Amino acid sequence: MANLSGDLDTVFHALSDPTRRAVMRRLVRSPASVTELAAPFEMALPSFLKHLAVLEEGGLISSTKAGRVRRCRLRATGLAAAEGWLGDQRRLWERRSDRLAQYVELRLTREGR
Amino acid sequence: MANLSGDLDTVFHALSDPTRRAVMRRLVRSPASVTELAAPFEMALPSFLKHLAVLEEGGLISSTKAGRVRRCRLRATGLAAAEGWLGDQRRLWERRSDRLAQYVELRLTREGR
DNA sequence: GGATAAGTTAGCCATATTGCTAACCATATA
DNA sequence: TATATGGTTAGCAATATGGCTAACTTATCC
Repeated sequence: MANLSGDLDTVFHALSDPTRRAVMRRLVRSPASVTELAAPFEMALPSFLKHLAVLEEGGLISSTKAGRVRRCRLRATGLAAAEGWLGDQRRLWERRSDRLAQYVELRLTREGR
Repeated sequence: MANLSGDLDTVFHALSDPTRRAVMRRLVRSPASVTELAAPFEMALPSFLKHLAVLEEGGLISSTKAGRVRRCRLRATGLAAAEGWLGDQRRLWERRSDRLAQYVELRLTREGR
């Protein structure tokens, strides 16, 4: 059963492979068929298909079949989930840094008296 | 040999596990020792240590040992690398959407004449 | 010095991941 | 209808991952 919600485990796992990231960079420009996507890689097609499955599992791409050709397109939701989590952490971290900076400044000011 | 540069493979891999993301969320607030970090998890300590190693490998945390206690702190570089890549893709994707929207608008306008 | 606390190392096991080949649909095309 | 094209399925092998226990080192505390 495919994980359409694209939870963080599967999203980040999908992004942890260079082949899969390359596919993402390709699809960011336009949708493409499986063989078009596979062309740049030396890999056998069944191996490549597994990568596509992992991307789809992570909600990073979606695909539909018309006739005998399957067309893949990028899904923004997966990217958004990952970027959202990272952004949250960074903002929390920056806020902490600000607090620390304020605290240090306060200490220095008091010591300066 | 540790991967201090935090390339995307190791960064995303490190983030693909809930235990490791929980450690990140904890460290975003303040540095902490290994046992402090391990406390919320049922896992045996050696297992937990492997997770810390993966995070450090990905350049997401760093640690130093003082006496017998190892203190871990968050490293922003790993987060920045991951967020940077994701942001790039999203921007490219949005730009494509804009182009597409412009194109569609253009077509509609011409058809409207 | 002896006990305790904080990590660490080594090694084992089960499962997941990533690659392959071979064989097999299903749909276009000649 | 025969053949090629695009994709899929099944199954194998090597390696990686994520968990464990047992044993060990190195501080720190009494």
